[in-house]
Amino acid sequence: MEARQLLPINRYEEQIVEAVGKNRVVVVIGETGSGKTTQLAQILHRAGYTKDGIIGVTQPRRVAAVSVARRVAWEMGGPLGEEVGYSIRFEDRTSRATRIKYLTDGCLLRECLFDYEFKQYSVIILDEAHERSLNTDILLGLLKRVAQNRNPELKVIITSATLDGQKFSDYFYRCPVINVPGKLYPVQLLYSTEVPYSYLESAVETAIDVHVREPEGDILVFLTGQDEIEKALRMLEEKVLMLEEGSCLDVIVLPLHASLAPEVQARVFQAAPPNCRRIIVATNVAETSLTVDGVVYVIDPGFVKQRNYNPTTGMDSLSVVRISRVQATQRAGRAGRTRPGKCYRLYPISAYEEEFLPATVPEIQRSSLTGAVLHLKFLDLPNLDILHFDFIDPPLRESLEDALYQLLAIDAIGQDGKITGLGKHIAELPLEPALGRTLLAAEDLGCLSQALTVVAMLSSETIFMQGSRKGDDRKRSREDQQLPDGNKYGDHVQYLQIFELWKKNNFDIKWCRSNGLQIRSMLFAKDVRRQLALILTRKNFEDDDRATKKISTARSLRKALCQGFACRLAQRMPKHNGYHTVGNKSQLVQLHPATSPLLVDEDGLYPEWVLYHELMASTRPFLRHVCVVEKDWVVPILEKLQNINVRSLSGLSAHELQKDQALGEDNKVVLLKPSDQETRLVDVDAARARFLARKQSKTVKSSR
DNA sequence: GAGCACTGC
Repeated sequence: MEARQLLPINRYEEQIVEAVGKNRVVVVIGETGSGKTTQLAQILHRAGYTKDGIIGVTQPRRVAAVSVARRVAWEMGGPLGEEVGYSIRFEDRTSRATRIKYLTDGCLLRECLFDYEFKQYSVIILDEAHERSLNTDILLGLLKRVAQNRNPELKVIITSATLDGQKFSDYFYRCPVINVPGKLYPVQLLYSTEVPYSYLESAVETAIDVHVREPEGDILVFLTGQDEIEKALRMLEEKVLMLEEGSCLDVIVLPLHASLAPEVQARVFQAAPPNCRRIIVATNVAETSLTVDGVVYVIDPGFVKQRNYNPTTGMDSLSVVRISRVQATQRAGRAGRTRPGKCYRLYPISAYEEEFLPATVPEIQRSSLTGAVLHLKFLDLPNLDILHFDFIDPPLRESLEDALYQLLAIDAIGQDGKITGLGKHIAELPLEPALGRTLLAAEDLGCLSQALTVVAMLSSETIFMQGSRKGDDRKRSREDQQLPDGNKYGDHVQYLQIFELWKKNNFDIKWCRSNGLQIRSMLFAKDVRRQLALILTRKNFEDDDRATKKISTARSLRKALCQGFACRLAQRMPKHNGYHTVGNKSQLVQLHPATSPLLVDEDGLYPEWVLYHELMASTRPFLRHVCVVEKDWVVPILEKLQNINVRSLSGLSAHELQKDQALGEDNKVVLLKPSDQETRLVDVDAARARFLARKQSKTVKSSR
């Protein structure tokens, strides 16, 4: 009770209740520490909004939904799951008594498939809308329609942490905006005078400098990826050893990124021992998802690794790009949570003002929209024209067309643009449409059990621990050796075999550990599989134990995958280059473990001309640098490429590429992975030399 | 000589 009174938002209770009473949509801007996430729902609950419906509060992340629900249940003095509950994938802790429900935005989106007017809700609060997740953006569009036409009783509240409130207000016909001040301490911004030659080195030097000169308080360094973090850790440790003993505080250097094992991550949440300073080197997780306490100094090189989707090729790319001004502000704010702090920006203020984008490009403008479009089609909204749907930031037209095209290719929509029966079935599955289509095809082909396993494994992040990746026999660790390799049928069959083997070992966690498998990912895959099996068959498929080494199963599996990825195959088959004559789509199989597709022929080989077209298609608009996987056939392809500056990328990390003058703003790096064998960056020049040498020796031999 | 930021159904 006491805690509640202290929160800034409670001083605005009357104003909020009044605004919500008079308007269908209200925007609430509340900085960190304002209490909006825990208090808004309670305020409206007290104002009587839970009498004829429930209050739904969306969160972009599962952990947030759970922890906030727990907190609010405690504040309201009841057990979790009754008056206050939460709902996330795999876990629904709500009951008939629930009046306030915290849920992930993805969960609300899924609910609306079956209740597109949000009838059970009297209020929907879209929290953290400034993060602009794909799901939030779609919900914004849907809620705008619903609040306007269908359900005038529904109240919608959008909350945002930045001054982006005006944009949301404008979108909702200039609805009122309520500003709630936060509880952040001032953060002093310090800019570099020039762009550093290497932001990594500069970050390390700055960290040491701060450590030596500044009073106690932890240091948070933002870098772009695991690789960089590890490099920085090594450099930091070296430099720390060189410091004179007793001249300054002790120091602990810690990494923080999402693929770290949970127990390693946990170290970041333990406070530093007395007389000791922590230097935490983190990716973007520390910007939004995880809050590290005790940070007083932030070092911000101004870069982030961002995923981009290219609708003309259907390919994803990851690239290191400048952060936006909003992100820079967010990062700096991390220094002012416990007391006044400092943020060292490793770029000049002129760069910040002139070169940084004001806000991050929203996810909806850099992802595949296949799933989103199918979702909207499923709702069967009257007068819905996808190409003119009222998004707050409309995606590229190409991206929408790409989505429609792909849906057409997997028979999810018909020529008339309407969703088909198959499409409805696909939409009900919590998967990207290609994988959903694969499952339905597998059902027909009699390999559903196997496909369920493969799809579940594909939905999980990589199952291999760092450093123990499969495929490379030369350096496969001893424990690893027992793991199946897919019998040359590629990753999918390998995943299947590994899962089956795990099952034979009674899903033993220790078995995963001793085989170098990520326990988290394996358990997740098992959960996903169970869920999918329930949706598809209302049966638990765990007992189905068909032989998986049979070639026929492998064949039908690949056929099923083919059906699912037909879109991408078809899409990137130009009509008059002879490509179509190579075979119908069942002869080409997509074998990539992640979502980016690559093509493989019947023998699991990757035809040169396919790669050629891949590269041409993907690079035409913007690429000058290409990362390739080492394969002998790469070299002749590279030689054929024109207007592409292929150079050695071996051993260069992202930041080194970035500092290289040749890699300008419009350059992107694409990592191609044929996925059946080794995956790595390659020194193109060396590969070329090796290839030519081998070719020469071969011709010599054959001529003898 | 070896990776892939971060979410979510």
